[in-house]
Amino acid sequence: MCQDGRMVARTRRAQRRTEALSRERITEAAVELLDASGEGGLTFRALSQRLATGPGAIYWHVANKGELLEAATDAVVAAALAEPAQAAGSPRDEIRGVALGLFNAIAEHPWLATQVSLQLSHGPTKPVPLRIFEGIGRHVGALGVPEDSWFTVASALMHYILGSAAQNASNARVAGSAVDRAEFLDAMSSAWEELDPDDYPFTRAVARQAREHDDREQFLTGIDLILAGIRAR
Amino acid sequence: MCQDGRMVARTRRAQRRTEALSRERITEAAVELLDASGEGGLTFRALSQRLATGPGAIYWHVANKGELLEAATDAVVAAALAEPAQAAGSPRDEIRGVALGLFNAIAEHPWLATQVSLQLSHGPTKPVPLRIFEGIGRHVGALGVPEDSWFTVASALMHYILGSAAQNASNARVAGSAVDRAEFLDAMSSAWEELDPDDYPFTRAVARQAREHDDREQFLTGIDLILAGIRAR
DNA sequence: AACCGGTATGGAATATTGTTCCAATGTTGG
DNA sequence: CCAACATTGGAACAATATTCCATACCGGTT
Repeated sequence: MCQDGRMVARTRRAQRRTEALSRERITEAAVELLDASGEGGLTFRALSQRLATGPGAIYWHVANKGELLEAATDAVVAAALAEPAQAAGSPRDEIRGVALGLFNAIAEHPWLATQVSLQLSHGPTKPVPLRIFEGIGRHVGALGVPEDSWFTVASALMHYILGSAAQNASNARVAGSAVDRAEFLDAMSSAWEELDPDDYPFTRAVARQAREHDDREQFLTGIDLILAGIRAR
Repeated sequence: MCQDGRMVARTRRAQRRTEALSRERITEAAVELLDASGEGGLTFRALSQRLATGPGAIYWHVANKGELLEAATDAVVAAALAEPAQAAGSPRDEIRGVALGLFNAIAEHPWLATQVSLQLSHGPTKPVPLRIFEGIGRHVGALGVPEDSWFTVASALMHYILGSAAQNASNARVAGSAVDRAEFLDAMSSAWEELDPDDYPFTRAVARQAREHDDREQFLTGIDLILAGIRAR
């Protein structure tokens, strides 16, 4: 029976940190960690270390890891949507602005895409989906859409935007530089071309287009497609 | 020095299972577990127990948990897309068929939405995105779209469908019955109505529409919107 | 029949996480 | 100055994915 269990001796007490901990400082550090080390890089231990404290101190400000991710995602998304605040262009441009803001944010923070998708699937009252929905919705009125279609139209736009965002994450993750990106597209296109012709005729057929497409451009084209559909009502 | 370490005695060897393990049996069990206990219910422990074996045996057939999730997702998606195989309707109906197949699959397996989004963000060569892309793309030719737009159009449709899918997960998760669903929508709508009027004017304005909307209908309307946009070219 | 290499199994051990607990400290107001 | 309270940080805990390895089964070859 060698169980000593806790060997007691609640020891030390390094002098306290000078700058107080706060939810803001914590989420800030979390974002930095995510940017630097990717999705799996955010652990309470690494975070503790970076903030020169222990896990317990963090839990005083944040309920759990989910809330931490939520806060980090919200911070980045909020910043991305705030930026332009452009003095009113056409509603089309405004919507494209929101979409591009998100697109760029994901390009800089590849972990964002996964997170946003997750938040979205966690319910429509979470801050992140709300922000995006509102950011888009604000301009659909000006688009000339009849009021009883607002909800449907804004939802459609948001779903498209977030769906695209999720996909383009994979590009962003891999393709830091332009060269990497070319390689990535090449690998993807080649993979598509080697699919079974019976099972994947279409995908094979467009493999070449895929190799040469530009993410951003295609993304915006999609939005125009939806806007055109709205107009065609 | 009480370290005994491994107390040895590699003991027992219960007689082997009768029906052999296989990747199929494993993913099948994984799907059952996910359906029964939700996303967090799938652990190697639980899986081992259900299959009456140890974790090691599972790892012989599956590289890691990610691959397991991937396989489970792929199995369900494949089944969902195979079902109809309807004797050719209009291309519009075909595309709606693919979309609805996914929609229904998610309704039955709430964990699917998150998984599909994840796969999507893991790259365009993963089986699940491929299946969906192909399922949709096959019909865009018949839609009268010029060939050099195939990739863009199919991508737009897919992104919309998967974006919607992710969102509707939250509904599916909560709203098992019709009553639950009504409650859920009510809670959401109320939450929206209590938002800050300055920050969320639009969302507040459509809260009532949101309370009464029908997921499936709205989903299909969105698709029609995109199809209309395509036609308007 | 006895052996043998590769395939498969399953249970114990390990490493790494999220999370809880609590003694110790600062801080604030009486 | 002292007592309540807010905050800290480090150790302990529980749960997990994953690795390791001794074993068993199975096909063919001598």
